Amino acid sequence: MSVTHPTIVDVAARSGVSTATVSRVLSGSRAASPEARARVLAAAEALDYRPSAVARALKLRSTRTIGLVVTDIENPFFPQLVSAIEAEAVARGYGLLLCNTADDEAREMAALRLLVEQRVDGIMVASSRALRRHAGLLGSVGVPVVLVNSSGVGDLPSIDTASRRGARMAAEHLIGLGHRRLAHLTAPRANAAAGERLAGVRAAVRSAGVELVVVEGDGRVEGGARAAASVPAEVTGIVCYNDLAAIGAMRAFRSAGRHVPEEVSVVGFDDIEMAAWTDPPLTTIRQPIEAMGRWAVERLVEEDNDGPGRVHLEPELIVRGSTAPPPTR
Amino acid sequence: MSVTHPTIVDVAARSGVSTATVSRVLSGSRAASPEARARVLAAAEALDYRPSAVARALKLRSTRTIGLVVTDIENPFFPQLVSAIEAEAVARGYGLLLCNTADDEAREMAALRLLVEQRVDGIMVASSRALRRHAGLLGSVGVPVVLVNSSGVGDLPSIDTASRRGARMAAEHLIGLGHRRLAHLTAPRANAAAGERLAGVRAAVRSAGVELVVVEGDGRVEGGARAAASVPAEVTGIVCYNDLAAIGAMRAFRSAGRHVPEEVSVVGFDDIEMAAWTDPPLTTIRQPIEAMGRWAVERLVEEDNDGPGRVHLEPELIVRGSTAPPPTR
DNA sequence: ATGAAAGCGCTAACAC
DNA sequence: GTGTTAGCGCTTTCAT
Repeated sequence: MSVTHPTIVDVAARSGVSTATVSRVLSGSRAASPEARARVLAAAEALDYRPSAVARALKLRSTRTIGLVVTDIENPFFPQLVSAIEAEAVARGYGLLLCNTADDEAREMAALRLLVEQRVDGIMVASSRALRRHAGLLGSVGVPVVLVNSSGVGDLPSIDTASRRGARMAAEHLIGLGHRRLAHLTAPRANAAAGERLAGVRAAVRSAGVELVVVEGDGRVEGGARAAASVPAEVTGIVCYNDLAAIGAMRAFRSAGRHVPEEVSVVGFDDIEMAAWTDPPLTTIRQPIEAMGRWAVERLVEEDNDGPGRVHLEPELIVRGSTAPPPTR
Repeated sequence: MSVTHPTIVDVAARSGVSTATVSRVLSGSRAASPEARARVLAAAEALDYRPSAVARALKLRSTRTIGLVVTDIENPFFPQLVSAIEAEAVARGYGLLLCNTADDEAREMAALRLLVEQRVDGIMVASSRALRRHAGLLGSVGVPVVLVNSSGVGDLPSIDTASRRGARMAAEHLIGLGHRRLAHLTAPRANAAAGERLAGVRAAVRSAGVELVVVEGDGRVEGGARAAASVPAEVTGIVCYNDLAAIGAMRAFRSAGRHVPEEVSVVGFDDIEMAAWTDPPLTTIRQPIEAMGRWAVERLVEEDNDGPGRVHLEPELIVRGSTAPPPTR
């Protein structure tokens, strides 16, 4: 299993200096004489020396590793987020310890324990679910925590997209197109943003004085299809909790013989990559995933970041082919 | 940044025993007297003691961590694979250090260096690309390596799906349906399995005596759409390098006014989750992703696994709605 | 059954 | 500029 790597002692011996000098040269923490420097570098090179991050971590009391807890990595939204986080972490010299909890509370606890024992420098929780249950736990792990894509647990720092505004933009887009009977395909309350998005749609609908019917899916394709099937025929536009639900809704409409967008318009939320691949391509509200990832890493890594700090990023309307004016009767 | 956790010394002091006893009780490596045991447990509980995996790793020379290098985590095939790997790793008490390289060689080198310095117990490389370039490097990192979803680099252990057979099954499915003019939408040779899949299609076509035209995409949606657009009108069935390409092909056919499957049949490869969501749902060749992940972790983790060991898993034909008999003229 | 102590590989005083 | 050394938090002989 484990192989023996050369240690700093080996490098010191081979270059005829002390381990301290080797350490200094390699970390550049202090200047060394040119000769010493050269010999150390040569020896390290010759031995293919790789300093042990674990020994260093023990000494420095920092692993330069971030723990990332994802509640459902198979949901296509998260790989994009993970990718953004990973890139930023690596750029800053941090590693990423990944835990996927599949929305299972036991696995969540286990993940947290693992990360704490591994002495990660910080923990990021990326979830689409409300986390109230672990709020206490998360606050007391003894490691900095930041929430990504959800907000409002205890007073933990968090970043997400302004869901209400995004949903409102979606509904207003439809209303602007001339739709007067809308539906909102929401998700169970367990999904952190469901309430906000519903509120956003309601706000738009109310100030425009148009009709709204609300149906509930599950934030995934199947549930979206099921929920869309129960939308009354008079409805000409539907704003969905997320892109997955929207894809399900489009399928349902199509199999019911209702053309998108000629007869019904559909708007998603997230702008996951495949939103551009559907037929017709999906009009949706884009979440600034990259920015979310970057901010989260920065927040965790930078020393002088204290206090709660909740950030809401601005969503953006992406108009594609799934929305159009309502049919004229 | 780093907070101070209680150490084994604290637990020992609070329970009035030596650190050795605490260690033994907590790890269960040796029996201790019931009283000692109880006091240690109580103290650990009271202090919310979490043993430092980094100190333990330094002593034990094993981090119980696996490094996972993924070349493109945004490709929907990989999150499913990562999920399978993560589940198996965690079940065995291993953590997963994730590196996404975005197909960039420099990032690949950096990832390998990071993982070696972190002293992971093993490295898994999950790539759809042929890895010949790093073959040497991978063989000499001084850490066990296993390849997932690709094969044949040096004599490293690897696991993948029998691509040739899978592609052959796909073509034979079409031929069995009555198709006589087929196309294969391949991927650049850089993709490890492209050659095998092409060979599988060729084999089926040859022994059935039917026509084949080959077009090249890029293993993604856009490239698939582009390539499909150049397929001659006589072709009635196309087997694609992967599901993404197939999705692109379906889009291209639809915008060209050719109905799937009534006028053209399309077969994918992988059976990623969204293959079931397309319209029509995609007929495809399923890769046993779970089994791949499980085997890879097992191979890396189990002591007595030596020698190369290359495994090819059996693919499975999943018939959905994108294939049908060719139009009768 | 338990304790004392060495040591895993590194860094940072502290001396020179 | 460089070496000596203590110590990060564990596990594990080796004694007792």
